[in-house]
Amino acid sequence: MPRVVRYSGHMDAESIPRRRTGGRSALVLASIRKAVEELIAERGSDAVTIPLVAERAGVNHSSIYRRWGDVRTMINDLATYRLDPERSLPDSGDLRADLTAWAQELISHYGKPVNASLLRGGAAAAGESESDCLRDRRAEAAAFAARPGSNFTGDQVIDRVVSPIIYRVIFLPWTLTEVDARTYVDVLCNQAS
Amino acid sequence: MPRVVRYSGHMDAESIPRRRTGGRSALVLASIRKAVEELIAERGSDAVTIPLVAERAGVNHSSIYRRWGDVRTMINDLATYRLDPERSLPDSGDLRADLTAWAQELISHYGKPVNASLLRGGAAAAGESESDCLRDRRAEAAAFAARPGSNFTGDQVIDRVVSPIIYRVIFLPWTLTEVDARTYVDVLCNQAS
DNA sequence: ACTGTAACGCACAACTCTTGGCATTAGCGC
DNA sequence: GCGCTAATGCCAAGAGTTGTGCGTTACAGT
Repeated sequence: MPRVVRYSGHMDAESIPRRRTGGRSALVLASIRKAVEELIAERGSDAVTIPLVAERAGVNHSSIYRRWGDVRTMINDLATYRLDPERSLPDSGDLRADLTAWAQELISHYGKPVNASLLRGGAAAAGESESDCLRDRRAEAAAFAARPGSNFTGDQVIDRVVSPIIYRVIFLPWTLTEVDARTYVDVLCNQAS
Repeated sequence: MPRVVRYSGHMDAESIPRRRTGGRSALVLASIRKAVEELIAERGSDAVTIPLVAERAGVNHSSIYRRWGDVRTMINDLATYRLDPERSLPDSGDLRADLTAWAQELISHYGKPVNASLLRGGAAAAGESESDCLRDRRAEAAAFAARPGSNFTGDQVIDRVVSPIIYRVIFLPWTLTEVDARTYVDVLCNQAS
């Protein structure tokens, strides 16, 4: 049972204890992040242990334990490259082009080993509540389906575009470079109904 | 670096050393499988460790280490052989009907919570080698694509039929009853090319 | 610059997982 | 049955992990 201190590493004005976010602390955080991403890319998330990260980052392992408590929490917190839910979606007026751009964004995002690894971790923890790590993706899919000129539903965006990408990210990540976002979007938009 | 003995628990005629697949060994395998499935369902695949499985299964932990070498391999192996790879695929002569029946088989298989949990565990352990728990599913998809009258590839079967099912099993299991295998197969078979 | 204390490094301790040797049990082919 | 040996159990050593107390460093606010 780790006594987690859990903080995210960025300014948080309303927190009671004044965090130290610059100087050495920032350097430590940066080198830890770098080490984690390298290790995940090199050997997979299974091989990421706190002593290993600490050694590569040139940081004492106890600092890491005190910050996050365990590997899982650390990786989840460090995945700051996760897609910002507040980012703006492509909106050029051309629905098909926008969808394609969005799909390509997903591919390049989950193409990074860190994000893929995080997704696998999310998959392991999924299945019980609506609130999984792909919830925002589904909301975005629904937003596209609601645009004028759409002849598909949000569910269909998931089935035809998102799920093949996610499947490959999880099970066949090395084939991700081969997939063509346009093909998936075409299948979606060219349907009869 | 585990010295893996990796075997699947069913007969393999051309292997040099004659495996023992019945009696006590079968019982041990069965109780290990039961323990793993229970633990994954109860606490998620992260919490599954070999000593834990051994204790619950009433089996010595060294037996597990000798069989699989590590947790990852064990979960992948158990998840892989949950659906018998030797079972016969639908073959009525009507390719579209056969595909639909196959897809429905997948839905009903992964619709069971035990199998869904195992799949999530397999997802967490996947991503590094060609040999994940859905390998056999891909082989089956390729077999369908190779039949006469097919106008699709194995990859397309994965993208259009398998991946939407797997996505829902992992992330949205409660929507699995709504999905219609026929729709997926229609999308696959009605494509222009 | 000065102060309070968050964050860090170090050392050590406890714990869990991993591996291998050796003896015993029991499946499979004859 | 009988023999061969795969497979398991038991135990103990070792490797790697997680966790904690304490002194030191240095950020942040004044």
